[in-house]
Amino acid sequence: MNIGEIARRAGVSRSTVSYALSGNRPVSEATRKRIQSVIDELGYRPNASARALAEGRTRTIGLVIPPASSRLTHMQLDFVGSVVDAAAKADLDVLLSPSGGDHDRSFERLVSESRVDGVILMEIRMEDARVDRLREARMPFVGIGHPANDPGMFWVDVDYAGLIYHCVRHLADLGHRDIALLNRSPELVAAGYGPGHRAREGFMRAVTELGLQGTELLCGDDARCGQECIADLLAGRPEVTALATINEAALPGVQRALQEAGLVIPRDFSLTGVVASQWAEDFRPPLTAADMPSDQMAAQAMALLVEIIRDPSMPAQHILMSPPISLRHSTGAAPAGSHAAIRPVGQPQQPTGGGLS
Amino acid sequence: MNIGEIARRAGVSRSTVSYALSGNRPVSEATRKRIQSVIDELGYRPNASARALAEGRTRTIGLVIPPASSRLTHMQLDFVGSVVDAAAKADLDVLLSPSGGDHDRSFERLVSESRVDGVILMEIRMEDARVDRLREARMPFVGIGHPANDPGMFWVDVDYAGLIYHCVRHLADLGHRDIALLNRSPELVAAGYGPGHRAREGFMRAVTELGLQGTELLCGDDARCGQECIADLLAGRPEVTALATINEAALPGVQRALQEAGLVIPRDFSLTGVVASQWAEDFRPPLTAADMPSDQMAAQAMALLVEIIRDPSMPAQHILMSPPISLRHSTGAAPAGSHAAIRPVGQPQQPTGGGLS
DNA sequence: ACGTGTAGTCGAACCGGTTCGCGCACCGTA
DNA sequence: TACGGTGCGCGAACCGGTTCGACTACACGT
Repeated sequence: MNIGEIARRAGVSRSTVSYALSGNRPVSEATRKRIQSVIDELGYRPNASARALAEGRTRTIGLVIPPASSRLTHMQLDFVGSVVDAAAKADLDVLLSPSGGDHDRSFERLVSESRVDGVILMEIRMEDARVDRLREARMPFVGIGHPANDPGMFWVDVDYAGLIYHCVRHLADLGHRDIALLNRSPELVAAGYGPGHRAREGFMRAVTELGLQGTELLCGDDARCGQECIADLLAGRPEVTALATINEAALPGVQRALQEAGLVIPRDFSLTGVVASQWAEDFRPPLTAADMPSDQMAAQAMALLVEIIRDPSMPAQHILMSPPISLRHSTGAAPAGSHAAIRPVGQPQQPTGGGLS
Repeated sequence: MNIGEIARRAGVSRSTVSYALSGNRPVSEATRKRIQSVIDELGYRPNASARALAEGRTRTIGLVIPPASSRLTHMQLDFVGSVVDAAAKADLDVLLSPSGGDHDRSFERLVSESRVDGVILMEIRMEDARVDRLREARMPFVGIGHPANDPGMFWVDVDYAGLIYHCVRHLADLGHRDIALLNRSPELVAAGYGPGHRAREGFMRAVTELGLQGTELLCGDDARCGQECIADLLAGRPEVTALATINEAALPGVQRALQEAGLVIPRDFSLTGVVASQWAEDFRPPLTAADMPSDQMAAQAMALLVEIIRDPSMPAQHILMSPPISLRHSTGAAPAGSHAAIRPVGQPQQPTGGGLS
């Protein structure tokens, strides 16, 4: 079932079969048909390893994901699906590699054993050793997210700073003066997680420019943490009337905490942020939020990667996406007086993240 | 940077380098060290395609997932992560392939181009053409889930029928007499989705054996559908006091619907089912449920696959997992009288799924 | 009739590894 | 000293494709 067998049965040489299949040289209609019928009969498919070895490319790309231990968020998972789809459209296969933790052998295989033609690197940190490693190995790659300084690196990212800035601005326009940011977990941000830092940056800029009161909450990525965080916030800073979030996994907890405090969205409390549209629409009421465009990000990253693979000398390119904020029903005018008065009084506590200014 | 270059610099033949690396023949300590130092200096790693071609195996396995269009559930995503982890532990790489929809080229590449040594096939349907295709191509594979008839096929599955049976039994023990099953979407079940059919089967058996009143709801996989489904149920069949579910994505909606109806879990309504533990614990109150053991399933499937690859003539093996039901706080004694009386009365509607008996 | 060009095909080399068979040097033993 | 065994290394063949250079046959223009 190899190319030699096909050649033998069709009464031609191996090279002719190869040319008939690839079209890289003209082959007469008669022999092409003869070869094709033999192939159809035997169900022959060329061996991928042999082809990769001869061509010097694998028609496979690597997708480096964070290790499963640090649970993937829905946003990330959406993205993985989108990448696989985009790759399938380009007739490429996807090799999955967790990195970090104890799985670095897998990453090392990816970069140095010519297993893939290029790499999409998720979850770039502000300082990221993997970027250096890929560049050293001259492996074409596109980052999802970008490090603090990026000399000539290709990446696609979402403009968290700008989006959170706009979210806060939107809240301020509605009259909110005391606003919180629900950031990701303290560990993640401390580890240099880009979106966390950039969301904070946009938040601070907005707060400063607009003369607001701002509180940042660092909150674990699950409903329980979200509930605790918001409960603490409402107890410690009852003046807060609105929240911007980049932590969608905490949303169910946010909802519960607000509910238990007797607050109705958006009458008593406004909520917005950067959230995968699926989650935004599943929320009650549906969230006014910037929809994460994971399909487009994946498609853009893939297109970029294909270009770099074709021409490795291409000048670097960055794509900073800024999806529009979809107006749904979770933000409204600030309540006339602080709702602190009408809430059952608990003893005030310091919110988890500490104040900002 | 190939094995010939290493050999040249170390002053030995290519075969000696190969043997030094693989250990397949003895090499003197002195030459081994010399070779190793050259390798370290140049950072040499053998080319994966060439090795695969020569050895006749790729050290890669394929993971066939449902296409991204039909959104992956958290359970499935957990499983993907677990598979990648298990593969990394065995020094195997994972090639991701969506199947179904218009991505069948990707699946075809997987089975017939010798890209992988074996396949893990997710989301097996009761009748599944991919199973036949894999068998025809003599590709070692392990199914997650199993088809209706499985002549000599390897698979790992969760005993949905048994688990749902036990859930219902548990509810019956608490005094519930009128119980609903929250199944997956009508389309999925109609397409022969195994867990849907087997959950139904276990539910019917329990209902019949225990002389209960049973209602099956077919419900889309998101919060909105969950909310509608339960709202309809409460309106049309107010006698129902407990629910077993295999549709975790609908849970947030279930919660909202119960809440809006003024029902408190578990005082007025009991909830249980088969749910990834993360979701079960995120729920308020935490769900009494059978935890999906995705880590163990992945590890088992991987172990099985490795064995089949080593010895393709192995007799078939099935693993039906039956994780224990974790008692948390979402089930309780049936309310004394039906809570229908104390609920605000809406006009009765037919529940989405229709009655069972 | 004779170069010239071109379409179609073949053989051989090559991609970068692994493995088999063989030869050489060295050992202990008869 | 001759001999069989063993440890170590070499060269060549092979895995299954792709591609390059060359060769043949035929059509064309002069």
